[in-house]
Amino acid sequence: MRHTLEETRSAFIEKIGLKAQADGLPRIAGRVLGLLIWDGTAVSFASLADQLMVSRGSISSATRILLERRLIKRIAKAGERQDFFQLSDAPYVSMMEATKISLDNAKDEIDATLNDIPDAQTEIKARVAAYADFYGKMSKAVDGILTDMRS
Amino acid sequence: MRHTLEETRSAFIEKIGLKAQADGLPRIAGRVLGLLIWDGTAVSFASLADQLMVSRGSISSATRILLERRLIKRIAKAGERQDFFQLSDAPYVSMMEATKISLDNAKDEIDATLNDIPDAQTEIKARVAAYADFYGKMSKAVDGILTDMRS
DNA sequence: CATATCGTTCAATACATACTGAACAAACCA
DNA sequence: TGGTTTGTTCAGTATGTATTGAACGATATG
Repeated sequence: MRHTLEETRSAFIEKIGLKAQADGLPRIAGRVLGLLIWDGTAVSFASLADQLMVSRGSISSATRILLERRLIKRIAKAGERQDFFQLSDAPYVSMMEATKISLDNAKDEIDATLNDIPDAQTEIKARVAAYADFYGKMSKAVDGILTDMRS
Repeated sequence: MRHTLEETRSAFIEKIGLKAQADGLPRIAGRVLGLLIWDGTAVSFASLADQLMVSRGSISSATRILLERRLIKRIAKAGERQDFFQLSDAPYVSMMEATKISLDNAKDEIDATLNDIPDAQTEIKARVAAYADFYGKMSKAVDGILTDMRS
């Protein structure tokens, strides 16, 4: 084997961090997600800050974002004062749902513009409508996947 | 009508600017794209800088990015020294292609990690594979739309 | 009760990068 | 040929936001 498992784990965590950044999320949020995908188990708040070598404030912020998106869940352990976090049960469904909401919002905004264009402006309207349709098609496709995953 | 056509146009251009920003593109690139979607005609380099009230350097950079993504085309006009730019013929196909390429890249990176995980690590491997599958499904869906659009 | 530990908040900082504008080369013009 | 106009480049600046770390309230512990 070229790399140790530990090296592969670190590389994976960093990859997800970069991907999160590309998606407009804080990099640390992506690294937390990557760590929890890899480990699968419940990891303590302090352990996250320790392993990722970032401040507790960053962990607080990152976990809040991931919780909002339903990508992770907060867990209480008996006899433990710390919070624990674990990958949620259906993280990829949640990702798709977030993607769909984002696409729908984009379409809604363009549709709003469309409503402001007088019918006489047929060509402008056609071009803007084609743009809205782009998001509509994407949203529909994502919705199809979601339906499949749930069945 | 609540807004003049000109106001609707400006609002649309700004919307696309913000959307570009959310997609990791420079805001000005989005505004150029929005303007060209709206107008449909060939617009000169100087006119873009003038209308959007930005530097020529920014127009140079924005148009380069949009040209690379095949969202717009550069046009030469007889007797005109300036460059002109116009919305490309199939801009939304190009958008989908860019989306697909991005999804495929993400999947490839995760697959690379997957190959580094020993088979004995069944659970880790399953979680990472599920993540790769997320991108695989999305890519396949986008590809389906592309096939439809081309037929 | 006093002390310790926990997660959150927020002002200050670090950081990445979009944008500007001057310098430049190339192409055109007089 | 000298002077304009054109688009590009790139060093410097501006801008947005991620991250830190100290202060804080809440809660457990002894």
